[in-house]
Amino acid sequence: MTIAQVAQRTGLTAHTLRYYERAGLMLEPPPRGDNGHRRYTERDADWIALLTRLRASGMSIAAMRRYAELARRGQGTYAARKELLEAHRAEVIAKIEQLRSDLETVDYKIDLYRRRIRGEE
Amino acid sequence: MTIAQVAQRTGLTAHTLRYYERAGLMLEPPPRGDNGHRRYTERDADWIALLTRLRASGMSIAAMRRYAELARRGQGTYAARKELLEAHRAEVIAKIEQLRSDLETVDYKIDLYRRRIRGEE
DNA sequence: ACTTGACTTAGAGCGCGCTCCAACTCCCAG
DNA sequence: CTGGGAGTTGGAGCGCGCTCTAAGTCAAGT
Repeated sequence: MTIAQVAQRTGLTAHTLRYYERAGLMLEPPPRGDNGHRRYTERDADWIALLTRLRASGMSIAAMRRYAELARRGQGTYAARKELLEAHRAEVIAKIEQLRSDLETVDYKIDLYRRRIRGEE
Repeated sequence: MTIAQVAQRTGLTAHTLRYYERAGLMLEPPPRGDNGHRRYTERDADWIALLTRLRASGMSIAAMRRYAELARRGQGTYAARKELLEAHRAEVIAKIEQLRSDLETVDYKIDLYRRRIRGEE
């Protein structure tokens, strides 16, 4: 797969894919074709897809790099990887709770305006 | 109230409070005491508390400025303010949904590691 | 032979939201 | 009179995550 195809598939830009590689997020730098262009494997694409989910859920580039480093070190790091993801999981859940709580304030305010528009206050 | 007291109460720093003011987020610049120091009113503190909730739920500074501008223009802008908050509300809900969905991937991965650690794969 | 287009690199630039610095004023306690 | 502490200002700086630019290579199409 070319960089453009992976970009298409993952929703990232080619720029971002190169940036992620420089940032140490890949399991290994994708091999190059004769012309020096990156040739992504299916596994690369899957890995990047996972990265986009972690990213979308708020994981920092630095944390993803730590995760990638563990993954590169092989099977011995299952427990560490699990812990990293569990820590992230807790953060995501906390964030969801936070959002829900903030949403209540927004809802309250919306309702207030609704009543004011109807002339009740 | 002094800037330090408001900072204390809202969890923001004095730096950030001045920044918010410069950014046009206040209903009106807080009045000054004889020494030129800001004297926040109770209403200011409440407004800032609302800002922090909007901020925490992901509203941008620019959107908060638009909201503040509407609020400054008075009662005629209730509908516009309501619409702004409703748009934000939709974004927050979408974000919560996104997080929930990403969380599934994280959970799946965690479970995978759990099984690998137990030697099932 | 020439153009087009997809890729390569190193490195610069950007938007956001703070965060801090330097230099200053003011007031109060010792 | 001298610190120390809390505030003031304009403006610089920073960390993050991209995002883009410049200059180049290479392959295919006309």
